[in-house]
Amino acid sequence: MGINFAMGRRSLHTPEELRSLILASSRTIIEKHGLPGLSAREIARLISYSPGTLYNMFENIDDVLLTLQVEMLQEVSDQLTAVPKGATAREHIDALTAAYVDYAIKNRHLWNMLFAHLPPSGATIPPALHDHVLTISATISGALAPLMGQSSAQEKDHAARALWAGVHGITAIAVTEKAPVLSASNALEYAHTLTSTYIDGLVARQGFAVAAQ
Amino acid sequence: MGINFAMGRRSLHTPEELRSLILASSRTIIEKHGLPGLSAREIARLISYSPGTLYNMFENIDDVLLTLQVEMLQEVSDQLTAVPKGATAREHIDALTAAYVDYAIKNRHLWNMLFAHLPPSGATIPPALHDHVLTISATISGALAPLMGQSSAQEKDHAARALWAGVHGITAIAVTEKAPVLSASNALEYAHTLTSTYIDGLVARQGFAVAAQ
DNA sequence: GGGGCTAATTGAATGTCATTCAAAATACGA
DNA sequence: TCGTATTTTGAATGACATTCAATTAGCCCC
Repeated sequence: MGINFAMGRRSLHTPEELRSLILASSRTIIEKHGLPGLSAREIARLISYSPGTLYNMFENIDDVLLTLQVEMLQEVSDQLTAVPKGATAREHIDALTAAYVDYAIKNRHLWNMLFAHLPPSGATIPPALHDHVLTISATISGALAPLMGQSSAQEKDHAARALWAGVHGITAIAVTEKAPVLSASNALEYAHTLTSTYIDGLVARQGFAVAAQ
Repeated sequence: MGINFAMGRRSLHTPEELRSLILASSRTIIEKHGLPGLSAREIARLISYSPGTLYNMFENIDDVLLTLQVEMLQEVSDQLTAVPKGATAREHIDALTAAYVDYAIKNRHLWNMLFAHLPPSGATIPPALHDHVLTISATISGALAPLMGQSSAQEKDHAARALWAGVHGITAIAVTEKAPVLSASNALEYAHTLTSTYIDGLVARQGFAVAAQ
């Protein structure tokens, strides 16, 4: 019987291939010309299909964007979990930070799209998106935990998320070029300042707590 | 002779009034319906002029947005410099953080627009925008300085910017609702965790440095 | 090998958008 | 009252998202 392999007018691509094609060209367009460069017509041009074809695979352009967001967060999540632990907790955090900042800067426009594009205020955010965010957060928390031996899991998570959001802020400002003194070229430096000082603070507290026992 | 007061078809508004009207209605629209809700036609509707009128006062819609960005950063800068010093450096930083987070959350959509809207890659960013960013950065630096007595001005500025960008990251994530666990309702809590731990780190280093002398 | 079935693909149609600019409207000075 | 300088208009252009009836091509069965 054969797999139901492209029954339409052209058999160039399976539906899954087409989906990937659309996502890939959207990425290309956004990374090259920013979010404003993206249009259904432009995507269609790039993959040599008509604009209407898009709407067989995706609800609308927003749907494409949301899918890209999940894809990106998946990638970041994967890259962070793939980071080796390193000798010390500080090194581990440094490596995680570097991976995060690096991804954001290498995918400047796409990354910015993730935060530029607020979902319309009734829209359902894909659970996968939140899942990936939670995984990222858990990874940071795991790296920070050794420095917070006495704290509860909640405190560790809270501390990890505060730090992670902080690092995110540095990348956000670098990527959007809003501060002349904080750019892609020195973002990692700033991130290191933030994380190392923050860790010093955690360690100092830990010390006090130990001393107080 | 009389001031050149509205010579056109209607004498309802001076050019300056018209400019303010356009900016004010743009703010209203963005805050109510987000950036996608903004259109030249919608602004025109709101101020009861024709769309063409916009283009007498502003180059284009991007120009309106850039102007709003400068306006906002001016406001934030003003509010931060107006924050009273407080008894301790920690309290001062807390107050600054609260003001910053508060502004961002109260002007959610507008604030997000500031970072959503990357200028096209040849555009000249208004110097006023960077000026305000520098003022904000200097304010934080001033508040942090007492905790870093021995450091150079450059080190103080660097440390201040890292922390400020960090606080910004927390507001950014809260405002964009990308992390389910970090929302507008607890952003300030996270910000406090970040700043207080960071300050602990600075103080600890300071202590070591003193001890090493 | 051919006819029908089914699903993929199209592209024209609708309505919206930013932006331009020649024409119209109007206040003021003379 | 007229002419002039200026503001304001709104129709025109071209691009956009999205829809959907019509078209096309692969597959199955004969």
